[in-house]
Amino acid sequence: MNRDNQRPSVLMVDGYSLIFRGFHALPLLSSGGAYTNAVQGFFGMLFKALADIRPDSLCVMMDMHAPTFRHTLFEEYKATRKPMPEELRPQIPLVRELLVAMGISIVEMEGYEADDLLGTAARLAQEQGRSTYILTGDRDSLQLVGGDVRVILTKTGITESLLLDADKVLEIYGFTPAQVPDMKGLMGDSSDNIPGIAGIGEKTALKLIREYGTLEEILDHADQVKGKLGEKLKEGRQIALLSRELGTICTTAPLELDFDSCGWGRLLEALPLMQRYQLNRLSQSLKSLMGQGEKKTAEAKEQPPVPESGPEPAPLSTAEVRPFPSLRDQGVLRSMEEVVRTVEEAGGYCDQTQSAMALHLGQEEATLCLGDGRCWHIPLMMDLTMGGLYEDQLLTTLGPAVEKAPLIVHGAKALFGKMARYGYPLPPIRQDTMMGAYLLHPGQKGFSLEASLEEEYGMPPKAATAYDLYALALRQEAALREKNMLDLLLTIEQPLTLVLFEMEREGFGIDVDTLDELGAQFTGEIESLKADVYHLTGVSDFNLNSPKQLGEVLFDKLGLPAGKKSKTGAYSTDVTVLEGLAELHPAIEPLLRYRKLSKLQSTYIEGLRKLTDRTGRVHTTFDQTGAVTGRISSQEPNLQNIPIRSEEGREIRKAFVAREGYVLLDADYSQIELRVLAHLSGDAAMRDAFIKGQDIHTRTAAEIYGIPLEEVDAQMRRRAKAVNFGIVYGISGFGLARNTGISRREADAFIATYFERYPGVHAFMERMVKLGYGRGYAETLFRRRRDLPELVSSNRNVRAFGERAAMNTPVQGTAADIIKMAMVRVREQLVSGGYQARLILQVHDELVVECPADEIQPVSRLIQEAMEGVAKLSVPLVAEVSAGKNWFEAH
DNA sequence: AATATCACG
DNA sequence: ACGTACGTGATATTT
Repeated sequence: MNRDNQRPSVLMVDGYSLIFRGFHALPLLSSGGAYTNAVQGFFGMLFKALADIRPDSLCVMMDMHAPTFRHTLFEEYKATRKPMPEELRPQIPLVRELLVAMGISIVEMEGYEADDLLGTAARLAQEQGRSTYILTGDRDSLQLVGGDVRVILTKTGITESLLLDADKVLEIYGFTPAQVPDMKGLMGDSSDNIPGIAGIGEKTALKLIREYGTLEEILDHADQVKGKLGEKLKEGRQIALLSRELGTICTTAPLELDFDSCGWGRLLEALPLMQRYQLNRLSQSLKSLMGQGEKKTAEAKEQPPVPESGPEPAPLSTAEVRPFPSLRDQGVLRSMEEVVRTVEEAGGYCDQTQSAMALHLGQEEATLCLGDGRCWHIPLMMDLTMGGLYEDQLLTTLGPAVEKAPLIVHGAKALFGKMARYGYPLPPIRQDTMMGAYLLHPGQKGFSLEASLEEEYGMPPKAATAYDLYALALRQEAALREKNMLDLLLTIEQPLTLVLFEMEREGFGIDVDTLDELGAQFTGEIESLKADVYHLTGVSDFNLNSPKQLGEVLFDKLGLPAGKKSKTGAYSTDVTVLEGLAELHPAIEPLLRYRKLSKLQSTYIEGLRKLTDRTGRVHTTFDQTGAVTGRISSQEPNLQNIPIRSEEGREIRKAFVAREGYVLLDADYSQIELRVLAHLSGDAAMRDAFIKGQDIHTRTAAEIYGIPLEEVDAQMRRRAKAVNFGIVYGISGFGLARNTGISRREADAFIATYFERYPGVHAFMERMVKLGYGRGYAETLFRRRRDLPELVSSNRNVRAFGERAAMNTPVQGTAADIIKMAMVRVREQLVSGGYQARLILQVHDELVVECPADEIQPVSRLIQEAMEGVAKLSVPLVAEVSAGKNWFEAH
C-alpha cells in the first residue's frame, strides 16, 4: 500500500505488451473450445500488480489497431514483425470486452501507439503529483522512469516482476533511463525495425554510453574511436540520430485523462462474463483480489446507476463502448402481472433515458436487458406444467412498452413475423444486430446471434441472452460509426427489413392451372426426348439425369471426344461440352432439350407448385444477409431466377399473375451496373454515352471498332456487350473468349482496345485493385464494405480472384445499395400516397409491384421517379416501367 | 454432405 | 507457364 506519502497513485498498463507476454508465457490451453492463455496471462499479471500496488487509479493503454496486423502495409518500420498468431488474434477482443465489463478505462487514440500514450499519461500524472506505475514487458518503457515514475517489468513467467526506479535501472542495466533512446540510436531494435548502426549491438552500445554519456558525445568523438568501430560511427551518424528519434517515446500526445475517474471498483462485474467463457481460475483470483481489505480504493464508492448522468469516464479518442455499470439480474419472473409491470417500467425508463431495450427470444426463455445492465429472464411455456408465459402473451405484454422503447433485436424480420402472426403492430427497431453483423462481416458463414457473438469476441458463447445482445449492439454501433457505416445500417438496411417483410407476406400470385398445363406439355415432350436419346445412343438403361452415367455412355461407349474434365476428374457433360458435340452425334440435340425441359419441370413447375399456398400465392424468403456484395437473395422459392432467357422457360412467367382487378408493374433499371461504373470511374466517354442516351453496347462497339455508331452491326454489338459484362466482372481474355466463342487472341485485343477507349475505366480498375491491397476490403459508393482476405493469399489464383472481386464489388454493390434505397422510397411513397399498390418482388435491378388497375398511371410514375431520383450520379439513372396481367406480359 | 448442372441478374 | 469471368439458389445424383 502506498498510503504513506499521501500522493494518489496510478497504475498504467501497456495492454498489448502484456497480452503478448501472457500468450508466450502460458501454454496454449483451450477452455470451452477457444484459446484463452493470453487472456489469463494478461489478467493474471494485472491482478498481481493491483494486489501489490493497490493504486488509486488504473487505466490500460492500447493501440487502436492490433500491432502488426494490417499496419505492416503502411508502417514500414514495423514491416519485419511477424503476423499475429492465429491463436492469439481472437483473444484480443475478449481482453477488451473483459476490461469494458470491469469498468476499466481503455486509453487509445488514432495515430498514437500505446507507448506514446503511456509516456504522455506518465507526464500528466507527474504534473498532477501522482505516483506512477507502468506495467509492461517492454524495456523501452524504462526511458520513462524517473521522479515518481516506476516501471513494473514482467519477467519470463507471469508470476515474477521487477519494480524499477531510476537507481534500480542504472544498477541492473548500466544505463540511466535517459540513456535508453541513445542506446536504441546505436543498437537499433529489430522488433520495431529501428535500424541503429549496423554491427553495433548491446555490448558495444553500452560500452560507448558508459564512456561518453550521450549519443552526441559519442558521435562527436568518433574520431577518437579506433578501427572499424570509428568508421561505423562516422558513417552511421544520420542513422543513429534517426534511430534515436524513432526510439524515443512521445510524451506530447493530445491526451486528456482524468485519473480520478479511472477507478477499479467494479471489477467483479465481469464475473458473469468470465463464467461464460469458463475462466474459472481467473474468477477465483479476481474474487480474492477484491475480497482483500475493506478499504479498496477511492473509487469503490457507489457509482451512479445511469452512465449518462456523469461525465464520460475517460476521454477516448473514438467512441469506445461504454461499459455496463452493472449487471443486475432481476431474476426470473413467474407471474404475468410481474412481467407486465416490469416491461411497462422498462418502457418508461427507456423513454426517459432515450435508451433502448434488448429483446432476445430464446427457445426456453425470453430475456430483456436495459442499458444500465438490468436484465430479466422470462421463462417461456411450452406446456402448462412448466410455468411462465406463452410467447404470444409475452408479445402482447411487450406491445405498449416497445412503442416507447426502441428495440435492440437480432433478426428484426423474424420478430416482425411473430408480431404479425399474433396480430400486433410491428415495433420500431433501434438496432438489428443481425444486420450490424452483416455489414461488419458480410462474408461470415452464419448470422445467428451466437455466430455474431463468436465473430465479435473470438470465442463461442453458450446460451446467449439479451445482455449479450445489448453488449453486441453497443460494440457494433461503435465499430460502424468508426467506419462511417452507421448511416448504411440505419437508413438503408434496417428500413429495408420492413419492406422485405411486407413483400414476403404479400407474396406473388400463381396461376396453378397455367403451371399444370405447361407441366403436362413438358412431361409429354420429356418422355419422348428420353426415348429418342435411348434409341439414338443405343443404350436404354441409364439415368439421363446422372452426369456420371451419361459421361460413360457418350465418351466410353460412343467414343465421342471428351472435352474438359470436371474438378473431380470425371467427364464434364455440361451444356458447353454437349453443344460442341452436337454435330458429331444425333443424340446430343434431344439430350440438350431433355436437359432444358427437365430443369424447367423439376425446379419451376413442380418446385413452384409445391410452394404455392392455399390462396394461390408463393411467399419467398428474402435473405438480407445472404450475399457478400450487398445484394439480397431469395429462397423457397427463389423468385430471382425464374426463367426468361429461353423461349420455353419464359412461358413459366405466364403463371406469375396479378390478382383480380390488379396488374403487375415491372420496373427495371437500364444498365445500372454500367452507369454505376461510369459514375465511379468518371470515364469521359462512358459518361458521355449515358448522358447522350446512347445504347451503351453500340457505343462500346463503335469505340472498339473505331467506326461510327450507325455502322455497328449486330455481331459487333453482341461482342461489345460481352466485353461490357466482362469488364464489370473483372475481365480476363480467357474468360471473354470462353464466353463469346472468339479466340483468346481476339479477346485480348478487344480488352486492350476497350481500355484505350475508356481509359477512365482502366484507371478505375487499377485503383480498385490497389485500394483493395492497401485496405484489405472493397467499398461501395455508400460505404458498404467487403473484406478481401483473398488478396493476402499465397495462392496466385486466389489472389487473382480477390482482385476481380475488388473490381466487381464496388460496381455490383453500389447498384445493390441504390435499388435498396429505391425500395424503401417506393414503399414509403405508396403508403403515404394512400395507394393500394404494393411491392412484391425485387430481382437485383428490377422491382415488381402489384397494382390496382385504377392506380396504374400514378403508381408507374411514382416508381419510375423514385428509382431514377434515389441517387444522384454523374450520369442519369434510367428506369423503365411496364404493365401486364402476368409477369410474361409485364416484363 | 458434396458435386454437377443450370436457372437468374 | 498457368488458370481465370461477378453474384446467387434449387435440383438430382452420388458419396
